[in-house]
Amino acid sequence: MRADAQKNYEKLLEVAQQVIAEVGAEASLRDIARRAKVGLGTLYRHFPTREALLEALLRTHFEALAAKADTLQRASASDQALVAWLQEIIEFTYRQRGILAPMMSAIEDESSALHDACVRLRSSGAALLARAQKDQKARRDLDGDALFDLIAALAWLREQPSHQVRAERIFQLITGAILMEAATAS
Amino acid sequence: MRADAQKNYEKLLEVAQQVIAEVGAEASLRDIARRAKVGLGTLYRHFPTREALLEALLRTHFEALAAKADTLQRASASDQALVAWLQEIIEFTYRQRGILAPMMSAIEDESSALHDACVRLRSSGAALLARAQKDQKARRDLDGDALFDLIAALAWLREQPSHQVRAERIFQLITGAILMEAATAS
DNA sequence: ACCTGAACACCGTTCAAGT
DNA sequence: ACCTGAACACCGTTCAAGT
Repeated sequence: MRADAQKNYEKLLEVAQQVIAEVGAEASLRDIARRAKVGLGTLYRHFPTREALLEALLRTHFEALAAKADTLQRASASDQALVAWLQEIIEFTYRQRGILAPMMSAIEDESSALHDACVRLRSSGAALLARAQKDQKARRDLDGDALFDLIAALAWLREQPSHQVRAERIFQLITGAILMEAATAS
Repeated sequence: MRADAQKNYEKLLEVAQQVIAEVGAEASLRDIARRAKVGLGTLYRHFPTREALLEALLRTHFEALAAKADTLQRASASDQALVAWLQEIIEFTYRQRGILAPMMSAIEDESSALHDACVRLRSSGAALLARAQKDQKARRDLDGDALFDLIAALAWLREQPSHQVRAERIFQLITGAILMEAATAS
């Protein structure tokens, strides 16, 4: 990549990070280009779709979550590992308002730039769930897909202002429904 | 209301019904006015906000849901009444794609045209929940607000194409978490 | 190679001008 | 009273023209 292109790329990511933190993932791409002092076409050259921009922006976060799942898988009791990871991923998506809708479409759309990241998250979750199930700590009638749905629902709720005060309670209700009774006694 | 105004009003509702069924609640207002063969200002005169249009469009549905809750309250076992009503409301919102986001903001925003309808739904749910709790059939650590959150989460999930195949399973998981174990034995 | 911004086809919202 | 549509301030996306 040419030096000027590299600079534009980085400036765009930096500004996009800010703008999306301010107004959410539906932020105006025009506005991002403007604030990065870059032509609109330059933004489209580096990031052909909004999903490509989001993916570049969140790549390190996605990787960190996958790594975290591996660590928990080895370091913690299976039920606690699952719950802790759910908490992590929901906190992450909460910090990236508006990321949930694109993630839910991406998981089905193999051409989406976010597809791979979502699939990786889903399989991290599936692995944690599988271990908890083997330990008799989680219901066996769930799979990684169902877990992903539940995460998405919790994460979407978390985005809703009216839900804030009940976030913790609802999280426990759902995780309680995933885990088996015996797990709470440990 | 003048005869021509009345006619425009009805034509707008009719067209809006169609367009929203096709593309969801975020449909272009411009497009609705165009297809109703009415000036854009006329749409704004009759429906000053998108929420006002949605409210007019869904008023009868909202009332039917409240009435259904009353019927179930009297006619069915408390746990079955609650589950049946949850199913109804989720089916309803599913038919009105995109209605969930405005409903979730409306419940907190007293100035929203959808506010009253949402509050009414929430209290219908709260009444059903209260009876089930009195019968020892539902967890006592939930209230109408929490139930509304859970309904919203389920209804939002239902809008997601990737979730379709698991809709029934996740619905049962959540309702199972609301109801107490004894209830499933009845 | 890469950048730029005008151009196009859309929005939501307001409001002067018409009947 | 009510209706109309132009006007304004925005979008996303593409692409000819520039360096």
